[in-house]
Amino acid sequence: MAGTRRRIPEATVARLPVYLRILAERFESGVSSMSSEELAEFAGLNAAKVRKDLSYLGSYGTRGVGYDVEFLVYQIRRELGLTHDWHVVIVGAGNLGQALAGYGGFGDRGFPVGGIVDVDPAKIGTVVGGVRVRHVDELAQVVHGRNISIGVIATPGPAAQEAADALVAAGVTSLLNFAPAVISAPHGISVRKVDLAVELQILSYYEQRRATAASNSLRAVPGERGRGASA
Amino acid sequence: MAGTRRRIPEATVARLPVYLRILAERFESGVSSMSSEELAEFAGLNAAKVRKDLSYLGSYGTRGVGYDVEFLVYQIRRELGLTHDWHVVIVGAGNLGQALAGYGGFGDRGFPVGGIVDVDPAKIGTVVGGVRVRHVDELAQVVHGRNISIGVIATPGPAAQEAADALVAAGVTSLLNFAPAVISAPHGISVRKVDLAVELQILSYYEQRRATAASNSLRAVPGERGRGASA
DNA sequence: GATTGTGAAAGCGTTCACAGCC
DNA sequence: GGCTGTGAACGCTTTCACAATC
Repeated sequence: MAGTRRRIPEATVARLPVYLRILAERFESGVSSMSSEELAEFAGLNAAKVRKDLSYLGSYGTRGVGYDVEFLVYQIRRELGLTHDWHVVIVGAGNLGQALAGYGGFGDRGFPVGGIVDVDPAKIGTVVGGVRVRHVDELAQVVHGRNISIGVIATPGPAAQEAADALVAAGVTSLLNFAPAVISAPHGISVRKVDLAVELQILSYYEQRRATAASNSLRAVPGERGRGASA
Repeated sequence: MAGTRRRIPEATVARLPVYLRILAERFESGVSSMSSEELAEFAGLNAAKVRKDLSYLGSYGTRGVGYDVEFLVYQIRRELGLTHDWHVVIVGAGNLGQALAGYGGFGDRGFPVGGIVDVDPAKIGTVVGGVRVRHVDELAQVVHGRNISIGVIATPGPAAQEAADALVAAGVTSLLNFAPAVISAPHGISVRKVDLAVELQILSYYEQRRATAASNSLRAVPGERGRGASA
């Protein structure tokens, strides 16, 4: 009971955290009920999409009324597996790794840093974001000690695949890759990638496009958007 | 001439930076020609997708041979508007802003930090990543002084919309939002969002799913993947 | 009267498969 | 013979529109 949910589309899974943040915030503000229309407004989406997304969780709304905020928060948390904290281990204690560990955003949102490892002897033993850097050879120990299933790759690009392999060997089953490199992992391991430079390059494309469009004619810029917009 | 390209699908635009990084790296390694098959291998994609993506740039391949690496690097750079550096301005000099400024990844990849601003008087004047923090009231000056069109939002969530408004008012036309909040911007402004916690929550979903699937039955876990995989 | 939940339609993006070219 | 470029098929996602329900 409860575990045998029907599969939720990936696009929907990616939006659930957004709904969760909004609903939790509104609940803190004393709001107890919201319609798909309101939620859509806050999320920068349209109401139909919100309703379809929420319908994958079950029929938790009330027609004519809307959704109970507290109940929905609970349901989304449960569906996302956020009923407990998930410790993460960071591989790479360079600029990026230090930045990620130092930035409190992980722990605050239920993903405390359970360990940081590096290969550089000069970094071993230093403390970053309150956590002592250990040698990458101790990765399996760190992973088992804290029961960690999520690894964060914050190495330089060329070392990323090695880091991924080490994480998988240590027993991690999800990878969040910040290194500028494509990594491969065995089937069954979840991999997600965040590349700051790629995001900027995408923005550059639209900037460049705007610029050439403007210099080629005096007509208005055609309707484009990186993602999300309105006002 | 050259500006009137046909529109490139967003999904393709998001992959061009990946091809570019791989091609540039292979070129450095002395490789002068690559097939769609090889490029796909490096990018963790399939050859058909690579060919379709590249076909939006023009017919730059040679049948029976492949693509000229140097030429393709040049074409992708040009299409993405990476023929010159784009200075960015960071709003928010807290943990996240400092981390982003300190992490050299922006400047290295053609997006030097042209300024950082904050509202907190205690932070004004401090130097982060080699750049002096200025007051947010000087935003327009910073933007015009360096001819900046990309703004990076690194404020706490509640201040993100205000930051976006200030950036747009100062003349910025692209926004990269790291704050955990949905922001809205006038039509014609490109907005992209990176939320570290959201990425982790998505991984959490698949972890949780794996866990309940395993405890509910002894059958193998059905084929799921966060994104990318193989090997 | 208001708002959900959902089939059906429309729109995008991916993959196939092969003609066209080197 | 090998590899690109692309129309056509497929599948996933979004949007529409309305019956069901409070």
